[in-house]
Amino acid sequence: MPKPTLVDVGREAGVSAITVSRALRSPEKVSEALRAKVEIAVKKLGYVPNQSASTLASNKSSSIVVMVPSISNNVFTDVLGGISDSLYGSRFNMQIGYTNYDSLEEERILRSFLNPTPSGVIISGIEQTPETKQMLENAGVPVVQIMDISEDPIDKIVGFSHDKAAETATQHLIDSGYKNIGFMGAQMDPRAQKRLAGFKKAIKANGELQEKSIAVTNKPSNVQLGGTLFGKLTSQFPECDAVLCNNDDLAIGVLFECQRRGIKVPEEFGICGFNDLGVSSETVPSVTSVSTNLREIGRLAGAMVIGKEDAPTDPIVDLSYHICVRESTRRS
Amino acid sequence: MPKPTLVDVGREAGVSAITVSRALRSPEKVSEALRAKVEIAVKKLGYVPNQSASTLASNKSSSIVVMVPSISNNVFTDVLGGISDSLYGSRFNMQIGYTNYDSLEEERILRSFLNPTPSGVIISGIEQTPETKQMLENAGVPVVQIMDISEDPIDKIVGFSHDKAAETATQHLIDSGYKNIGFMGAQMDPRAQKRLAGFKKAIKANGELQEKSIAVTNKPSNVQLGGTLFGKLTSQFPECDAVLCNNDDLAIGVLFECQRRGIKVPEEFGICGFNDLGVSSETVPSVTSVSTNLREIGRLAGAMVIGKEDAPTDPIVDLSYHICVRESTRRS
DNA sequence: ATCATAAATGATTGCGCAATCATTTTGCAA
DNA sequence: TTGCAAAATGATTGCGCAATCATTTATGAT
Repeated sequence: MPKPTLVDVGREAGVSAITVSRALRSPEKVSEALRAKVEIAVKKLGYVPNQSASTLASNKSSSIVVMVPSISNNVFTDVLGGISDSLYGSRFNMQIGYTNYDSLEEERILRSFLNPTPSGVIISGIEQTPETKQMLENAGVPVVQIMDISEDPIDKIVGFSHDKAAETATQHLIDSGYKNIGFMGAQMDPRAQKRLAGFKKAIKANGELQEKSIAVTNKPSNVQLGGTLFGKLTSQFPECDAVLCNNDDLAIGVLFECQRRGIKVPEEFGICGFNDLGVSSETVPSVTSVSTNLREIGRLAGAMVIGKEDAPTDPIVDLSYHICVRESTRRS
Repeated sequence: MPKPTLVDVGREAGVSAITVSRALRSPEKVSEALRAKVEIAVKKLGYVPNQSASTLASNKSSSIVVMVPSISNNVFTDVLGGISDSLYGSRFNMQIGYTNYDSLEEERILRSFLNPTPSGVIISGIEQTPETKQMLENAGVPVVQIMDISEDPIDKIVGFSHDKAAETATQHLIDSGYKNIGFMGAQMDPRAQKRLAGFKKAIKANGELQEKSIAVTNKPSNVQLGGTLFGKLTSQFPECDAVLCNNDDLAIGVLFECQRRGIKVPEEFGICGFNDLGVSSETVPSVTSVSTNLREIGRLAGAMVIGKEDAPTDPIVDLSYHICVRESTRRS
């Protein structure tokens, strides 16, 4: 038996197809009695709307397109979780695109996701290609950039300043009495570059920046890599006594490497992570990190893109950050 | 300017719309010259196919529906990564549904995702409702169950036996000389229940099972909870000298809690995790875990559902597991 | 009762594409 | 050349729904 359509439901309920459509989409526009009849018919036939037909007829899909660089990065799973929370129970569904940290891939995917026009777009970062920005502006739907902050968003933006966050974190290490602070980064995407810039700024404000104090790689971030980069950093910069890590994965990897080498944290070496991914607070010693409200970024972006009543009215939302000071930098 | 359609491309290229459609969908059926003309016209107009129209006309979408319990569980992000790898570059895209560990929610979501019919379905576990199974059988497309194993899949299945894995892991703890072994579990979904069953079986085979050796909760698994459950377990079962954890998160939480309490691992307490999520190998001491090929499960499921040439021919694929013995259980 | 107005419901049409069947062109053996 | 199959291309139609406009029915003031 073929899947029932609106016509079938209409026949069952003794009304026209378009009336059924209305009863389902805007129940306030039909009479109570009709709605009840339609509801019964829908249940009886097991009717499920055909999204494609609806999208084609209205030229508007009920998808919220979400563009993120990667699925395996905990940072983005947190954000996606927030968006998912926000959309739950609404009539919108998420369509996720993975750009693999590649702007052209992003443009390509987005182009296909924009036909037909979705109900909204959430996109990571502010470094889209000019073509991508143009496409998004022309789409005529809410666009929320996330993870970063800008005075001049495509439409709306929720995030925080990565360079300021890193600058503050670096200053915290300086204030904690560390003298030779290094920076360690993996997956050096534009936001990671900004964190590095913030680090450099803080160091320069307090003395001289040494190139050897920086160890970065474009490989994906993970705990093991933290240990590896620690080895690289301490061999090129032996006097190093603290490190700001681009991500908590690395920070935790550094902690474990210190434990393996018998280096005392925080006495001999200070560690500060980034994003406060949940494990940092549990390690022994616990690891200082920059908490960045990832889930909240997702939640707000979701609310803003579908125009929830509790969404912020300002198109620019700076969620800021705060340094969770823990044992790994508590020297005294 | 409105988005170009096949008709527009056809006009530009001097051919009919249907010919353009063919040139794009099955280029081997049209002449070389035509294909080139169409390609130029497509580029010039920036034509992007309208998925909805295509789906409606052919009554078949190019989506692969993937049903997973949760996005925030690392286990599933690994699996999703594998599926994503497998589908990359193909004409298929992923449509992800989050069931929140609820069979009825799963049924509801799936019902809406099956209209129009997708190109295939990947679904976690084997505990679908009868209605869900019926729907999937009727869909007439490849269905791959993942994460578990069964003699009687809906269509195909890729996974491993959770009870055997847990049984083997428990036996490993026994063989390592631990005498009072506990079990610790969070997010007690059906597969977690099977792991618990495997634990019980191994314990009973070597002596008597004590109810107090089990500490479980339905809360989502995380590192902090590992510490909490360790507290619960050791207070109800003080002679406990080793634990099998339902998930690596918990195992790592236990390790940290032992460090906080000054309990020596593995001498005084043995720890075995599950799923080998990547951090276990890096901690000090490193944590023994049951490696479960999560990414490979996803990769194979993707290959099987779209019928890649490198997909296994057998509909039942048992990927098994292996115990990664590390320092946390290496007593001697 | 009458009429004006609003509310409720219906008929028609087209969204962009692919399935189906029809037609034209090409290739090539006799 | 002729003929005929195969390849290439085209015309028509309908997928299921919602936008638009048309019609019917209910409501309520006079």
